[in-house]
Amino acid sequence: MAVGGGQAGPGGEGGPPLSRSLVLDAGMRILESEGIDRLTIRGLAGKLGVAATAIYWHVGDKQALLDGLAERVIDQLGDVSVRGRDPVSRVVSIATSLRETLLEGPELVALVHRQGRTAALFQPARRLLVQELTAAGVDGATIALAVPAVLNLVIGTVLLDRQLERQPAQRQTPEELWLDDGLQTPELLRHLSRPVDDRELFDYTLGIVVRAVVEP
Amino acid sequence: MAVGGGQAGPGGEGGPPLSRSLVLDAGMRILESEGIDRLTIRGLAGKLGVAATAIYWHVGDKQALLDGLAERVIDQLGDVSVRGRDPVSRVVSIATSLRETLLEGPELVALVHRQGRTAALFQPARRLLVQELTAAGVDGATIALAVPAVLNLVIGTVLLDRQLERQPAQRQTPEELWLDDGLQTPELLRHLSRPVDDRELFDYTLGIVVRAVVEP
DNA sequence: ACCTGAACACCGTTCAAGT
DNA sequence: ACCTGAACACCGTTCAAGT
Repeated sequence: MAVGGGQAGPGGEGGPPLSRSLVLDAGMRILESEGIDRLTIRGLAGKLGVAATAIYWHVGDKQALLDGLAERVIDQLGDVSVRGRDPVSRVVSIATSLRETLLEGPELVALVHRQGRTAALFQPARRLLVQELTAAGVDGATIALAVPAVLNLVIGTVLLDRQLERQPAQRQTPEELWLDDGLQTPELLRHLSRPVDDRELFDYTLGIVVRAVVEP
Repeated sequence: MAVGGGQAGPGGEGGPPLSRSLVLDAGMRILESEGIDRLTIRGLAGKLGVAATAIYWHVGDKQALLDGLAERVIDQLGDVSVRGRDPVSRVVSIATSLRETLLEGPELVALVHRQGRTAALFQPARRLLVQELTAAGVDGATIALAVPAVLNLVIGTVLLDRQLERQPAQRQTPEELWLDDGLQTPELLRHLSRPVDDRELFDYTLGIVVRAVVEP
């Protein structure tokens, strides 16, 4: 029943021998393409041409697998860029680039969140924010509050964004939501009915917070 | 093998006949006490003294069960109170009371979020916020941005709070996190090392946003 | 050291069958 | 109308056994 090669590695495909790193690679691919619900030990093993128990040898049980994948996401998605000259626009650029990176892989962010590693994911951005606010002359007590405030903003909008994507369909039209209130003017109703642009909302709130911190 | 009563209802316990409402009641109890991972159709049926397939008759499959439970949470956790005289403190009180209600059942909030019903959960608060900001003379375009900004703040801090609870232990002490940066003063390091109080952080950010909206 | 196969204890779900 | 039991196709995990 054995394939001819003898040492040809698992699955008869002749690739390199299985390793923790290769298992995590394959897990990452499943995670991105099929989502976390479809990431199973057995399916992962199948894709690698190996018995399910081989996974246990290289990475441990499912919890350890998810931890390993979260660690990869942290290394891969944590990087942020800084642009601009004045402190306000530099801080804004950090938060914006972090948000955009995270929005590229909402499934990956959800995994990190589930594993309780969000703090680690944010650490590079946190460092940069502290650096910029220090350079801008903001005092320590304010920095200690302002940095998590900005990061909260990012995670909040990213998690909600993900939600809106999955929401299959509006159950009520925006107008219906407000109709029976009575006290709204037509002008207000018009504004409330237009769906809010997520990017615009983020920029709006971020601008308020950063300006309040840097230019008190 | 049958119990003596004949029409004594399922499970031989003699209670009222099974209904959709009773199934959801039991599901709610499991959800709050054991968490969403332990909420299974079979376990639920077992607790009701009934075959697993009976659940399907009354509420449908697992997706329908979770939807039904989310709807209950929305009805039960959506209510908010308004306090204070001036517009700023009234708006702040709405956001604060919503946050505190949600923090009482983080598992329940997580379920609503998973089912994509966060918007419905927030609807009562949204209504009140629009009402208060209108009374405060804020224009429609600003209201349309400010209301979701405040709600984003709430959901962001609630979801992160939940995260911190589950995080088993700090992997690094706060000091270690910053040690190799060099550019921090001891005073800044002291502020960064103290863990941020969630409530203080929320009040801080909320205050900034609400004041910027109401007193521009 | 690395991997397989069988086995166990769970899931959700369907369906024919009972009353 | 309401409920059961058996069955199917999945899970994660353990463990003895192979090379």
